[in-house]
Amino acid sequence: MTKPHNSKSRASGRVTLAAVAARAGVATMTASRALSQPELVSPMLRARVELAVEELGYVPNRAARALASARSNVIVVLVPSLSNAVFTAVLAGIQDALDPYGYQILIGNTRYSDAEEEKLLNVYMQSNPDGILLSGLSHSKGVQKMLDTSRVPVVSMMDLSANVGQLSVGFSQVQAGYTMARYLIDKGYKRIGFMGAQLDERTIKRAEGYRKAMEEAGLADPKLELMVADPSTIALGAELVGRMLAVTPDCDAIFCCNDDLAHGAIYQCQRRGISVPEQLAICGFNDLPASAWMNPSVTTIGTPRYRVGFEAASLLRGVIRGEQPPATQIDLGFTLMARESA
Amino acid sequence: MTKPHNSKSRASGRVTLAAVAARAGVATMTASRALSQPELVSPMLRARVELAVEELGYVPNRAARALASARSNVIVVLVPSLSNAVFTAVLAGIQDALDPYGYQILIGNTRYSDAEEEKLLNVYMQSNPDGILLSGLSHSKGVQKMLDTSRVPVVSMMDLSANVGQLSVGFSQVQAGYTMARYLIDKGYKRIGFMGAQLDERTIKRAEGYRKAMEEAGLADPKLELMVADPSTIALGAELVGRMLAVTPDCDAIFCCNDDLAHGAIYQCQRRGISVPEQLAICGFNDLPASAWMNPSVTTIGTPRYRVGFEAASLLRGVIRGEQPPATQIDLGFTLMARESA
DNA sequence: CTGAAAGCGCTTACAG
DNA sequence: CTGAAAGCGCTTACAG
Repeated sequence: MTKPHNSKSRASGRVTLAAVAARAGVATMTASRALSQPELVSPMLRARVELAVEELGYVPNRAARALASARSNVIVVLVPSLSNAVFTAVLAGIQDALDPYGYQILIGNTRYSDAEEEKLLNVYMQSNPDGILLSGLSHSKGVQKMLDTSRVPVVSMMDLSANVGQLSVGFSQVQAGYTMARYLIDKGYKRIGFMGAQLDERTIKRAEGYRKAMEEAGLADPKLELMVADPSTIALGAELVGRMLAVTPDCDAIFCCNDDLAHGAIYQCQRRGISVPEQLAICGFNDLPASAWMNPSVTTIGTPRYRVGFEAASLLRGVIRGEQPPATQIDLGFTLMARESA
Repeated sequence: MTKPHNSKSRASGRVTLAAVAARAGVATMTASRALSQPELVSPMLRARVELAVEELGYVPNRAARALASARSNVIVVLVPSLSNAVFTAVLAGIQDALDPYGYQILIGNTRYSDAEEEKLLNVYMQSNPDGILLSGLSHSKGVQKMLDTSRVPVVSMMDLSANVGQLSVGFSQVQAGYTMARYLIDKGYKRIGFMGAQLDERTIKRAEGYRKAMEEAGLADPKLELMVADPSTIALGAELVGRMLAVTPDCDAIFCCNDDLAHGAIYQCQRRGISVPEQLAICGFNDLPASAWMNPSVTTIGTPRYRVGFEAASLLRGVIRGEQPPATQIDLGFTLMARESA
């Protein structure tokens, strides 16, 4: 009855599929099939296997399955931040899209660093992922090489690629930046500043869109651009608005690269008795929940971050299954939310 | 030179350790040792193996390693939310504590559901985790049973357990709730309401602490408690403050179970022309970044969420390594942040 | 310090 | 519909 326990045994003590099969009186592979492709097994044997699973409390060993089948059912997701609400929404979309299909999602936080991204990917490749979801379009050479040689399907999130071979789901960051600047220009503001932090890919592109609009309107002035590499926080927004006004006191509007900065700038203005938008218009980007509720409410760009995650994951799943992607880039657009602050 | 490719081969095409060994002219297990315990291999062979790894672009197969070694190097983390800044901070602490040690972190989002937690754990147990980090102290019977039978080390986060056998890292939620209520009472407020949402374990305990303080002061009144199961959001805080004032117009202070609710309540008061704290004091819980910057700034309880994650992960790592835990519960405390709103 | 062999717990062709 | 055998890519005692 009991298992032979010679000193050479390396058995883990866990209940194995073989034990389940023995209990059910079938071959191991019949037990395997009963669990993974039940329709191929006769109802009677299937029931016996299921009973044995129940009685023994069998838990499949994922490592063994991955090794034998050469399919890990792992999907790697790399995001630049876990504290940024934008990316937690992206993750929620990914989970909702993938959860029904038994994938194991490996979430890596690159902390906005290309080097960190490469390190993480290097480790995660050991799990032999079936697919990869990346944030942004540009990556280090090491990352490119790993992706090329592994030939694992990849979908890029948040922006749209010009490269036909690169699957991407998001919206045009440049165009969104342009749209917001254009809105301020059309409202009659002349000295429109841009406040950017982190200086990640997306901030750079939003600034690019802003610059284009300003140049078209003949309003461009390098002094109006305030870019710092520090992480975006409310505190930084509060600080930067002070620096902006010190350098260009005639500034009448500020386009913040995201809502955190905008919120901080507005709180700071309130403390200094600068009325928003009368004396200084302020707008943000992303439409975080607080933007609709603050007083003044914040003009910003609504972004489809949850859907970016959901659609990117769905696209990836299709590719993994060998389907032809309906499009190599999926544009989910963005929405200008005109509110009180600008 | 080339590998024989008979039709029966199931080789994945990936570079294996055996290939590395062949290239280096050593046995497979010497190659294995050169990578995992380099100090046991002579410098010369080690160098040859390293060169072969480089030349071949060898990536270890984690599934094979896990299967052969019976150690997965996986740590499972279950949190109730990925959009709540509290838990993203906890995750950051966990990652910082574990990253240097090569663990693979599997993050599960239970969405505040016991059933979902059980489902996730069930799936994650297939990965044969070396340790588990759970949020909260109370779990479903199914979860308890899985943990008991698997005998995998577990550390609970966010609260302190009364059960000696249960490792926990956090602070007393009941006491923190009591402290905040006591603060309001000492300030002279008489009709102090409590607004709770989500009704997770922590909210319930904070309410318990509030109730205890109110009873001690002879101020308790069930009408002052407004509890709803909806997720905590700014919008909900804005709505609930209206409901609270409709039911108890003489309410002079509100203790919100978290900052999101408090922010929403304050924004709503601003819109309705109710001055905070003069007409209505409002305080929150957790000290999110905006609380220090809003106008009025928000009185709240500062919680050591990053440290909870860091210390819980460190404790877990110790236990996995077979160390005797220094204590079965680690109290990280909390801080009352007295500001303008109450 | 180095290696031949066995084994971890599954799944995959293949055959019946 | 069912099964005996081989194999996935590593690591672990054990021996030298």
